[in-house]
Amino acid sequence: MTDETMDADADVVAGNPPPSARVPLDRERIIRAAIDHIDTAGLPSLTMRRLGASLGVEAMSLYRYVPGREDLLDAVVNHLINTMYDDDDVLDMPQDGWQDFLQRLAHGVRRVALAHPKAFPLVASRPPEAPWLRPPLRSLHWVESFLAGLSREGFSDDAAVAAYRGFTSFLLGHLLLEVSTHGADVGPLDVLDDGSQEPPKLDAYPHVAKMSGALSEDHAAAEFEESLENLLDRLQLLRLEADS
Amino acid sequence: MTDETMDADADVVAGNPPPSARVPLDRERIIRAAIDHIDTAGLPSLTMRRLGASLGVEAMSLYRYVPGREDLLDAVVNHLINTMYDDDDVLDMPQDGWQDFLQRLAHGVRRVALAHPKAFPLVASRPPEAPWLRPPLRSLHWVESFLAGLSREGFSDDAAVAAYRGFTSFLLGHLLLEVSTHGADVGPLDVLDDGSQEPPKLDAYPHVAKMSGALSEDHAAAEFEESLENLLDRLQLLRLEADS
DNA sequence: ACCTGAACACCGTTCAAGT
DNA sequence: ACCTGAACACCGTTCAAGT
Repeated sequence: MTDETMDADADVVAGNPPPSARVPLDRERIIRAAIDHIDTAGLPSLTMRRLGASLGVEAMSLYRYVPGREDLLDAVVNHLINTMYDDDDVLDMPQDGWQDFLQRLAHGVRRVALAHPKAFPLVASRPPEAPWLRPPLRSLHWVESFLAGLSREGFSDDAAVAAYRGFTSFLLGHLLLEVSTHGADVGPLDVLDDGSQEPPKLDAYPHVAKMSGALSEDHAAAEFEESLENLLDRLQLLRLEADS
Repeated sequence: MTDETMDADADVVAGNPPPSARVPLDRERIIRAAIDHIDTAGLPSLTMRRLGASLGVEAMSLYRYVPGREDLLDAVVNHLINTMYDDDDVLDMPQDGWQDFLQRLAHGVRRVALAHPKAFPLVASRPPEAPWLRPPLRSLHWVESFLAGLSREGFSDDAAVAAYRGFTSFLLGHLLLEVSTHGADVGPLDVLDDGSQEPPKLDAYPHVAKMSGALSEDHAAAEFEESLENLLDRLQLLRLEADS
């Protein structure tokens, strides 16, 4: 046992990569780095070359673990949605009724969206694998959970599917808009923000001008809650209807 | 419908500018060509160089009329929304009550979305100029129309603004999902579609499998109508409430 | 086994130069 | 006045070659 190997062991114990033999890349680490990069620098700035650099590696190395940039973005979307596996507030099946079940699911998705405002539009806009895999619930796992849960709770097949449609378009509309105000796409990074955001001239738009105060208030959380309640009320009616 | 090699001859036959003195480019023509390109080839394939080529010109010429690619995409979004100026079914102010007014507006936006399924996601995902310019109603003109119309029909300022929020997130959720099934983003063009779309294995997802029939049915139009009715009912309640 | 250098085809954009 | 050639910096991706 040489001094060299002991040093390496110490690094390993500390969880750091040994300097002599760098810890190899892996898919998971690449995907996480991609999400980090999008969160901080925005999607348009995510480049294979820059992503490689942030991992201390040349861009070409990434292709050993990821087929290409498009597939990487798909993987990012999957990863974000699968984040909800680790969310103890999101259940895999109803425990206190389907309303509670859907409420937990909705808030779980919202938490992901708010945690990654710059990445969430990807979840909304990537072309789905199947036409019925509707964003933002675009994982077979969660769709299965949704349908199984509602079936168990007395929804007919048609009602469960209709509920799935309503639920997804509710989530997509609300969260995309909520997130787009919090931190948008950020195309080319805008510099020299001298404090004044330079709003458009409102002279020709008197109502917009008069209501600009109300328009700027942020009631996103309350609106989400309220619309969700309304949706659940509608689904309740659906549940009671006979199959068509 | 455009055969590039024939363009010059076609122009002559149509009595358009003679080939010797080519008609100069203009912003409008560039934007239209961009929309055409996106409609037929998808957004990712829209390139300054290709767009130039489709107009019989080198890419650099475009910069005389458009500051850059990002601004061009903004202009495309504007153009699409302004399309509704020419839609006689969309009114600039209420004539048969606010419900009819909003219904016409909603259907107008839906018509634009369905006419340009590959471009509509742009309307949804471009960062808005102001946080209260919510997609897909992202033009001051239409927001002013919306608020003025509802004011005239007895909505308080707060109620009109709340209605605006509900209306936009309804439109965004529904139309984005409807459009995404009709013709999605189309990242890298997929070739060799040998007929089988290769659906994911559903063995582990029994409910998805059992309901795959119902999941594949397209009730988009009916759902849009129904959700819109429900939204209008909610807005009706809003209209009757006192200002908070 | 894992990473890289060099190369290819393609981007957006600028600018001096052509007509 | 309008367009282009040439150039720059930067992409994604491949592959033979290095260690």
